[in-house]
Amino acid sequence: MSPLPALAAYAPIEPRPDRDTFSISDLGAEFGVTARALRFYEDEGLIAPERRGTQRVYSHRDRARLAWILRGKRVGFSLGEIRELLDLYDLGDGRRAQRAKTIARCRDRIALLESQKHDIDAAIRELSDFITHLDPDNQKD
Amino acid sequence: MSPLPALAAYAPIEPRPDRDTFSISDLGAEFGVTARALRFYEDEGLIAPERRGTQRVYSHRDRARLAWILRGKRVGFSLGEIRELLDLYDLGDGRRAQRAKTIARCRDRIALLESQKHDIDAAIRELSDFITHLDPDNQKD
DNA sequence: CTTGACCTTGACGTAAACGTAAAGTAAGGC
DNA sequence: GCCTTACTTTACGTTTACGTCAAGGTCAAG
Repeated sequence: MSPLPALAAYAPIEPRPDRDTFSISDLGAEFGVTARALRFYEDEGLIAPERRGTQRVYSHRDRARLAWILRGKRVGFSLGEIRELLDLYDLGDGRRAQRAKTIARCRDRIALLESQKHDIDAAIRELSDFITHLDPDNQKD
Repeated sequence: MSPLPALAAYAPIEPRPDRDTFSISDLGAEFGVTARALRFYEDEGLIAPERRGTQRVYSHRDRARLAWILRGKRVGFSLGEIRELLDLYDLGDGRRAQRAKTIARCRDRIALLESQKHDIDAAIRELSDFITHLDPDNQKD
């Protein structure tokens, strides 16, 4: 598992009906990642923006994928795992046998996330307890 | 690196009253990590087991610290961040001014964990939605 | 035409978190 | 005394996820 960014701002993806396409720096600015990172994701097969000549042109779908990628990272997935999940999405209209596998893997993923939530809750409890221990009066919740 | 003062363990971890100390492979086996990893954590100043001659002898407190480290990792903290948190714990009996800082950093950490939980919930929702999309009948929850 | 902003592709560098030999030590069993 | 097993250190290797130049293409504004 790779280290998470220090400041993981939780931002639900907002629609952008005002625009049709996005440049690499548009998305970089919006999501707080560098152009280098976006090109890296492309090299790794996570996004595949169109090209106008040589320049990358990102669609709404690309933007949604990026949001998925970044949330996946915040949740602790590696880029490889994120690619797998995205591939599952793209496979959504596949044959029935494939779909069964896909569903199973999704369920596994969900179970893993649930257990991560338990870990997080435990960590929060311990930190809260520790605060109480440090200063029994200065409580906030 | 840091003095590692004696402070009660805060991790709610399975007690082992049957034993007094643990070897490196004991803990490795129990927590599913390699001896290499444990030595690495020591190099990084996360644990500091006693020595009987040259061999490492882990106490219950060391064991609790290890549990903390591993949960921290599962939750996405880097070893550096985990060391900071452990240092906060060890600083618990410090001066009032230090404690205020410690409390503040704990609160920050908690806020970050909460936002991670939001991310996880969002990921779970999307995976569940995707399953529904794949197979509207085969629902489990 | 030139400047500047923005984009491109390599290619090399880096930090984290260990893995993996290689070789030595210390204790217990036969 | 020798073997085995568990432990030790030193040191270089590896993977992931980018950062950081270097060297240049493109296009609108002035």
